[in-house]
Amino acid sequence: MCCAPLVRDPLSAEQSVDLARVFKAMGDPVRLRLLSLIASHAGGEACVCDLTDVFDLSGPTISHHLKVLREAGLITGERRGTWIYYRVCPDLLARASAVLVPDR
Amino acid sequence: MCCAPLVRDPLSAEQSVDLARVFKAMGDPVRLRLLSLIASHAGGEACVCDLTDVFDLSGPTISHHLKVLREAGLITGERRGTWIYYRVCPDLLARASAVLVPDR
DNA sequence: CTCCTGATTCGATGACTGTCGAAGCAGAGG
DNA sequence: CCTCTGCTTCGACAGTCATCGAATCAGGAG
Repeated sequence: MCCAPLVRDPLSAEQSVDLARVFKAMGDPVRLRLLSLIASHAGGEACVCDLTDVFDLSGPTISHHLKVLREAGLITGERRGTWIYYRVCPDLLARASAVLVPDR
Repeated sequence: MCCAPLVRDPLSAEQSVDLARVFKAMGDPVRLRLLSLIASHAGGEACVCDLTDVFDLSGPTISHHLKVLREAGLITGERRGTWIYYRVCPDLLARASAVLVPDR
């Protein structure tokens, strides 16, 4: 990644593969909501235990979604003592956002 | 749709379902590239025949991806005579983009 | 060391998705 | 009417994915 706005120049095959990976990670309601919960949480980070309670889903499932977000580069996790804290990577979000709209 | 930026307030369950539908549609390299080809094409619209040649994919497959984009509300198709022309819906793209970054 | 708790990994399973060829549909032109 | 061409729909199949319970790992506390 990346790249001129989508509406200006056609994406190359490689660019579209990279970009699609990010959008695909965001293409699940649970993951989008996780992303939002982490991003909007006080201090810019959230512990997994804060996230699990919000959903009617098992721990392993939440963990799986966090892994997908992590592998897409959208979040990072850091262990501090007993708990693991996640925070978002704002620049990847910003880049993904920028591709969707024309230059100003 | 929608909605305060992702990083300001946590998405509701309903919002995340709606939004995820859009990102999911963009979560495939072929579809992202189709979107880009249509958006960046002269006149803001492209005929299916313009699109098919770019990929090593069968007609039905391209048609399938266009349908997914159409059902996500990202593009609209209009038949004029023999050919069908697609164009993007810029406001949905803009809204999806806006959710990803904080207010200015 | 042993137990407890928070979180991830593993393995299985049912559902969904990308792809194709074949068939169908819609206009244009004989 | 028939035929040709552009595009979509249908049916099938292989691959991927979301989900769970069970097992595992990593620290903290006794």
